Amino acid sequence: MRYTVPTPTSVDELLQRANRLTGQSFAQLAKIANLHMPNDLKKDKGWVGMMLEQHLGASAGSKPLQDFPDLGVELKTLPVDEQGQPLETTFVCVAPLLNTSGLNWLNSNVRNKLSCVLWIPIDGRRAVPLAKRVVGQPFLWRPTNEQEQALQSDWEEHMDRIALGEVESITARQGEFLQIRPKAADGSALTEAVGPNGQMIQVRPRGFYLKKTFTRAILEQVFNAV
DNA sequence: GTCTGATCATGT
DNA sequence: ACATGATCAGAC
Repeated sequence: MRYTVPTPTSVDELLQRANRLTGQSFAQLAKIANLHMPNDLKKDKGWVGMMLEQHLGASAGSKPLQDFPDLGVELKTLPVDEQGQPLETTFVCVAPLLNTSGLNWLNSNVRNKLSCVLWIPIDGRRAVPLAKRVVGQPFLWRPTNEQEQALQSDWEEHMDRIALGEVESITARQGEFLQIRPKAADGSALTEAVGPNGQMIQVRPRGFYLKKTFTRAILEQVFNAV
């Protein structure tokens, strides 16, 4: 029997539900959801995210949509260390490599996903057994004008390179806050892209990720506010 | 293959 | 020590 909760019908309801998860251990939450409790995340990298989706009633699926489309809210876990600092970059979405001419920041998938995020900090310390790690304090976030401008600037820089057939020259060092890195099942996954001379080439699929400096600033903005 | 959910683990 | 590039699992 799968554990399901109804999709929240308001942001308030979602936040109330999320707040109830604060301080609960992964073992407790896995038991409630009838989920197998892995020993670590080596072969279950998305386990915490999937589990929290179930507890919050996120519309499951592999569609490139927000987790709560009716509320316009995206759910993201954020693994942090003992000092509350992000331990990992944050995957946003796949980077489009083909037919990019009609794309702009305003209609981009990155902007859509990041326009309103329910961040859930989670204990990411590898030294702590997964079952004993706990959920942190969730919070709803919308980018400030400054943050959005910075993201737009990075996004446009990346998309210019992709459109110019330079996807293979993009490294994770580019972009101040938004980077592009491989995103694939393994080294054999290939997809089409535009090459240096305008020809079709096969490349590793790429994804947009938020650098830790960006998510660190969000955490500071929220938890160290006056 | 596409997308979702991400973290791993090696190079520097 | 830490970020980059690589990889893991599952739905479709």
